[in-house]
Amino acid sequence: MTDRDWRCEDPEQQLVWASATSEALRVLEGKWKIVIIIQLFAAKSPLRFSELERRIEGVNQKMLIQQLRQLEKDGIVGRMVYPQVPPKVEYTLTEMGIALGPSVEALVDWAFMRREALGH
Amino acid sequence: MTDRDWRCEDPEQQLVWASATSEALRVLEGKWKIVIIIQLFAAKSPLRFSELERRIEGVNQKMLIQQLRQLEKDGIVGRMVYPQVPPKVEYTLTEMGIALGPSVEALVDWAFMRREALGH
DNA sequence: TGCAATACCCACCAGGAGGTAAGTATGACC
DNA sequence: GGTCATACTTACCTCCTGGTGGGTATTGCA
Repeated sequence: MTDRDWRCEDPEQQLVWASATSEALRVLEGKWKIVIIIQLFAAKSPLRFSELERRIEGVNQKMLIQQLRQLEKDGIVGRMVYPQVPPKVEYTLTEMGIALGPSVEALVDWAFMRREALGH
Repeated sequence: MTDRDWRCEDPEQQLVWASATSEALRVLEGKWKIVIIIQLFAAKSPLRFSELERRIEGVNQKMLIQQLRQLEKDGIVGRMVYPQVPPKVEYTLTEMGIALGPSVEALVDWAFMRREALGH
């Protein structure tokens, strides 16, 4: 679970780590996914569809839904439907989504450092 | 530089982190990039083009070059050309590439956990 | 009657990512 | 003269991602 494994010399193991990781990264690919994830982390509570739409500048509905559906399928976010009119749907991070915390944190740090290095 | 920032409540800050991070993630997107990065980490030394090609199962030359060029452009890998015949080119992680270590580690951990959760 | 609010779905399109197969340049070696 | 190795480049093709602009269902309210 630490770097003792993934930096090892065994080429077989490297392939295993590399393929698992690229497979996992593919779950995060998509123009709006990390934005959604970060918003859900920051909110610390479920967010409604329209709330996400409002918070994420530049998404349209189709894109937001598409990305949410993929995140849901991949087990990152959960969907809670309230049978009301007008409809109400809430999105949350699942356990697996919350487990992304360290990765997101490291990526945020790196992104920050990168911005600095490239000159604001 | 820690989670005290990116999980804050300030919506302005959230947008800054989210956009910086999605921008940074876009640098890692591409079917072979993390695989390349992990191989370079694991090798602990520069790798020649043909060596990368040999280690990464399934890439073809065009894809490998394309991804290496993009990683180079984004400042993740460095390229060292030796004026020989037959040609010799070595690829290394730059400082910014090495700085990806914690992110890669966290992602590897998550990918591992995910595999377990999905039933290997 | 008709409009507002919410959370979607559908048809369609452009551009780019990914992939295959072939070609290029150079000098050494046989 | 022909082949080999290395690190590419090029032409061409397919499929997916992202995006636009509409439509749908339900009920309350004026």
